[in-house]
This record gives sequence, structure tokens and C-alpha cells, in this order.
Amino acid sequence: MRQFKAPDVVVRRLAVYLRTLEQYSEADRQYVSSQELGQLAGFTPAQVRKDLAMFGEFGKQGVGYDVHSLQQELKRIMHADQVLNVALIGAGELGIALARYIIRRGQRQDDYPFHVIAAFDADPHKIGLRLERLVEIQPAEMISEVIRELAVSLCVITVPATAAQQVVDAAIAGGARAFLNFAPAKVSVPEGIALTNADMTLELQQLAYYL
Amino acid sequence: MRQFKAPDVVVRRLAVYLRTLEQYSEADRQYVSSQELGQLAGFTPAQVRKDLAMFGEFGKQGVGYDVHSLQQELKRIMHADQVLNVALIGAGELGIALARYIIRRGQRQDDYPFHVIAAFDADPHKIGLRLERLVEIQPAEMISEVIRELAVSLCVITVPATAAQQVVDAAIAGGARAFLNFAPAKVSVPEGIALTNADMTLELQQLAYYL
DNA sequence: TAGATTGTTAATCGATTAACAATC
DNA sequence: TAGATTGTTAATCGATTAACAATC
Repeated sequence: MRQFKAPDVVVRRLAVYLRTLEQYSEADRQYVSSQELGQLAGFTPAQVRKDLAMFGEFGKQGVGYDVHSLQQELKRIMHADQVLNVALIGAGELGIALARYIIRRGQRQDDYPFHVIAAFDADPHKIGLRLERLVEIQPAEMISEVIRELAVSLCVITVPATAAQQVVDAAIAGGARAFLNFAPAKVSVPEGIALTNADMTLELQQLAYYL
Repeated sequence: MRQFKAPDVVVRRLAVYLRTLEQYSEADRQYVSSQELGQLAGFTPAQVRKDLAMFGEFGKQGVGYDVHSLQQELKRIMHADQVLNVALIGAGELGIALARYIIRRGQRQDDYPFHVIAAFDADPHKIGLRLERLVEIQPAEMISEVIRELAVSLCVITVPATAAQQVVDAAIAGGARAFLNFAPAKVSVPEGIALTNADMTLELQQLAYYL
């Protein structure tokens, strides 16, 4: 297990740093300072240094961070250096669109770490259909079994609110450990399981406050 | 303008409370305690009370909160009591799926506050097509003008990363004030404009850390 | 009245910012 | 060496939790 628990806000920023570094990497820049990285990522230089220092000493005083090696370190920390098997649970219109989005990105970018390898739906009419001619939709009853067989670690949840908790429970039973939940429902997960809510309506409702 | 600035984390929880209250409302429960609401929403009773107390005294000691009136108050605070005009910018597969999701929810639930009334795309072949036979896709050049004419306040951004900043700028020029950004790009907005990032890859990358 | 639960204050906890010695 | 920038410590800021008087 991990020796210390980095705050969620730091993890979020690390993901942004990693995305930002790609630009420097593509531009073949050798070094980047916390100042520059912060600027482009939208954070202060002090925060960049503090965040990175939580995981090691990656910089050179007076010079900055080596773009390539920092990118490697961050990929390692964020597990972006390994293939992660993703399952789609709920193959409605939204789910299919999201899954296609991930699959296509993986087809364009060869080091894209997220591979959609399973899809599930409760509707018998959808069973056997394939996403992008690749991923076959399987019945919801198979969730635990298939997730275990295929070593799925990450699930995208796009079922109706009423079904969310039960499919997540089934996925956890199969060994899944992280969930991106688009269902407008509160889903409880045990210690050690990660879940992020991405319910569109909730996001829009939050934004509405600022109007 | 608003007299005090509630922290973003509080706004997020308010949106959850509002969603949670619907369940009590449908069950025709008259009162709910901070204990019960917190339980169902996934927060502590103390936090519920503190959050609500920031906006007024909505409860009765010894009794709890009147479900209906708290719901009304929260709707007012969150601007869920008024129709909010939403534009979709970027009518690719993901955008269309998200817009349909919002439109259909509005068709099912008559007090759903988000109304998609405009859609834009840069692809000439898509101009004139309609989402759910209702919302016509217009050219990207029309963003500022149409947003102003139709009084759009909220935009869902589903364009490629390279186009994100410019369409947001155009929307702001037209008077839009809040953005839900699905593009994998950092978008800068001036003071007073709200923007939430909902980039799927970023969300998945964050989750990957916990594996 | 007795029991329950709020609204609020004080205590704790954690994250951000500022500053600077270390050092490339 | 001189200039630049890191890693880290201390100071500040803000959010959460605990506790309880007020009161329905």
C-alpha cells in the first residue's frame, strides 16, 4: 500500500500537471520551472513545488524540472504508465458516447492508459451489441464475474439512479476499485474504494449558484 | 451581487442537499433533521447545519427543517427556481449525448431548470441538424450573437481542446457566465465567470492514482 | 415540562502562501 | 562566481468538528 495519503486536491493537481507537461514534452523543452508549469496549469509556483515535493525531489536548484523525467515520475505516481482496464456499466446513450470517447482516444494516442474492455446493460435487447465493433455488451448479471475475469479496476457508471448502488456493489465484489459515477445518486463505497461523482445535473446546479 | 462568498465546497454540498431533499419531498415527510439529511447526503449533521446557517435560519429547534420550505429556500439560493438557458458548444458525439441527456430529463421532469436552447458546431455539415428535433445546430461564428439574443447563461463545452478557449471567449462576449468544460484543456476566464472542468480523462486519471 | 435539535462559538485540523537557506 | 530556482520551514488562512446554550 501507499505509505502516506496525499490529499485529494493534490492528486487532482498532479493530473493537471501531467496533462500540462505533454505540451512541454511535445515542444521538446528540456526543463520547466515551477513558475512556468504553474502558469500553464493554473496554479502558483509554490503550490507546484509543494505538491511535487510530497512525492520526491524531482527538480534541480537554479534550473527547474527535467520535463521528460518529471513526466515519467508523475506517470508512475498516477499509474498512467500502465494499462488500466475500464468497464462501462450502463450502455444507454450517455454511456455509449462516453465509452466511445475513451475508446477513440485510445486509438489515436497509443500511450493512452485507459482501455475499455467490458460493457454491461440490463436491457436484453442490447446484449451482444458491440461498442466500436470491439466491446460486447453483456448482461448486468455478469458484472462481478466478468470484472474478475478481465481484471477490470475502473468502472464508469451510467445506469439510472436507482440501479447505481447495486451495480457498484457487484463491481466491487468482482474486484473493481475505482468508479466514475454519472448516475444522479449517492453511492456508498467501503474504505479503500475510490468514487468520483460526475453527475451532470449536479455540476450544472453548482454552476447555477454563481449566476 | 451576492453579499458574501460561500466556499465552493459548500455550494457543492448544497446541490447535494437539494437533490437529497427530493426523496423526502416525494415521501411526503414534513420534517427532516440535520442528522437524517446528513446521513442520506453523506455528510455530518454539524456540517449540514453549518452550511445551511450560512444562508439563514431555516430550522426549528427540537424539530428539524421543514422539508418543503427548505427545498424552496435551497432552490432560491441555488437558482433552481428559474429556467436557465443552456447552450451546447461542440456538437460531436459526446456533446450530442450530453445535450440529449439534459433535454430528455427536462421533458420528463417539468420543474427541471436547465433548458438547452442553442447548439453550435464548427463543422459545416452539421449546421441545420436538430437535437431531439428541437435545437438546431448553428455555426460557431454565431456563438456570441445567438447567446446574447437567447439570453444563454450556461454553456456546456464539448469542442476539441484546441478550440476550447476561443469558444469560451466568444460565449463570454455574448453574455454567458458559467461553463461546464468537457474539453481536456485549461481554459482561463475573467473574474466573475464560473467554470468547472469535467474532462473525463482527468477524472479517470485522478481515480487511477488510488488503484 | 422533558426531550430533541437547532444555530453558533471555540477548538482542531489541514491546506495554502510566503520566505529563504541550500545549491545547481 | 552570480543568478536562478528548488525544497522546506514558518506563518497564514480557511474549513471541519465538537460542544453547548438557546429554544421549539
